[in-house]
Amino acid sequence: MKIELMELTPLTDAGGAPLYRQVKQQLQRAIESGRCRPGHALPNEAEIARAMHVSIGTLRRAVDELVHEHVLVRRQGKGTFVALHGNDRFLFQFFHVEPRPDARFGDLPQAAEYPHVESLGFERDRAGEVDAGALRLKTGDPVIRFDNRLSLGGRAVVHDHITISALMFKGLTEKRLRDRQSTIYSLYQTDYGITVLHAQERTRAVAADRNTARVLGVPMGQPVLEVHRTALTFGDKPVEYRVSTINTQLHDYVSMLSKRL
Amino acid sequence: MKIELMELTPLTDAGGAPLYRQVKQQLQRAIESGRCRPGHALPNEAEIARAMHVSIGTLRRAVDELVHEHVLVRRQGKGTFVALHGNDRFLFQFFHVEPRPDARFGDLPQAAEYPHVESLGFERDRAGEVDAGALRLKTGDPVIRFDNRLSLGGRAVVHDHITISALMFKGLTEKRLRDRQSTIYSLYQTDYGITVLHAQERTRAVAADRNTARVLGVPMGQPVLEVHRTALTFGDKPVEYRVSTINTQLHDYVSMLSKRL
DNA sequence: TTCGATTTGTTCGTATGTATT
DNA sequence: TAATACATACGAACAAATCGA
Repeated sequence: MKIELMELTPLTDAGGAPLYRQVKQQLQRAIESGRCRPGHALPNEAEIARAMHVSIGTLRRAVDELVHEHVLVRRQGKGTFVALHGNDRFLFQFFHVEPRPDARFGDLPQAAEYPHVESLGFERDRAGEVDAGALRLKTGDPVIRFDNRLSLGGRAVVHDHITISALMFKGLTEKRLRDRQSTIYSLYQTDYGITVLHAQERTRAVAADRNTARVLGVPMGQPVLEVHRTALTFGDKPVEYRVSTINTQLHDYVSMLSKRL
Repeated sequence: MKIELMELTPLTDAGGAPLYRQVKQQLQRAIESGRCRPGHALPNEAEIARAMHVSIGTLRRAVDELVHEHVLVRRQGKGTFVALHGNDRFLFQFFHVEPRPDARFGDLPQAAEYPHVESLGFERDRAGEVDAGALRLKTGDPVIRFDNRLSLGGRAVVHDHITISALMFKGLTEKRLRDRQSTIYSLYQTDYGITVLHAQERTRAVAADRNTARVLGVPMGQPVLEVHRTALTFGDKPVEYRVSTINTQLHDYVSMLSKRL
């Protein structure tokens, strides 16, 4: 499937920004607006450059940045595509729980394991103060909440409590959510054209309450990890607010910091 | 201060890698080897390109990647410099504890606060199994261990237990560590030419033991965060193994995930 | 299997703009 | 102002991957 040229030709903007950034914005707008769904191919570089009245080098620089941000993917000999995020790489980009490494094995790579997912609930509700703050809504705006339990090696390890705007995900049903093939973020993208690009997390240690104890099968009061995550799309717009409660008796929550900003 | 040209001219390597990657490797080697210390300026682009017999565009592409990895910094009109990491940006890149946001204030930015640091100990020891695994040493290799307590707003919040290779940090003394002006990573860089580029972390929730209770002033058994961090330099070589114990009653451990790899 | 068309990847070079000193 | 250095923009030529005839 191909994206039409008309959709990105204008390039009226000036504002002092470099040309390649204006081009990048144009491309980004075309993607955000959902006119070109994930997986679709862009026209070839020469064609886009001609249509936008910029040199091919300038276009390539714009595309370079979008590739770096994982918005586009280039494949030599094939073309340039809007990134698809239903793959392993993406799963493990945001799902970061691993079995505790055994000192006897050093830091040998552990076999990556797919979590087993169970749906624990689905309801429509109104945003509270915390939801509103995290999702940039007003208190009382309609939201959808649902709960998942993730298991690794037959053990319940993570309880996710997820809140999203009902307006942003109009028509989402429990069945549709339960029947999804891939990750939740992949569903956001394929069914709603919403691409999760970043996530902010705040982590703390708390004592397991009654509900957590029940869901994860741990004694009440046991220390568990609580991760509050806000997932963001273009323009740092909040998409999802998620509270994950993690049993770290046998697993670790892993992350990789880099000098990026 | 300027870096000599001789130090990076060869460019003998081939191996099928693109030219700009070979150039990048050359530059990286020159920096790793410590021949050019952090803060120093590279020769100007035209000069380097000529010395390496590549076009200026190819050189710029190599430098682009190193800038992206925060190894180099470009300043228009001034030159290109080996990155210095003693600044705020760097501090908060790896120090990620913030006061718990108050729901009443929404997500207003909290005033960034510098932690107050106390030294709690310094000793020379031999690597155990865990140290050896994390630092890629042999058990029994000499190591240095030291402890810090970090306070925010007058409250003890973080206890760091740090282990480094005594061979890599030859001649490091308690006084030198205590008298440092800036962060520990800045000392690694300015005194030993070792630049920390990334860090891997494994986080879990545990109950405060007797020692943690004493150091952080919390009741024994209270859930606290335990972060195991391995700091890495060029070539993912381990530099430091650090276990941070964090009181998350009033603070959060924050991080930002992106779709980078 | 081979070949050719298509598309991105790499390398080169030049000209001009902008920030710094 | 002038010199220096990086930033932006253009475009040409060829290499390498992909795919279908």
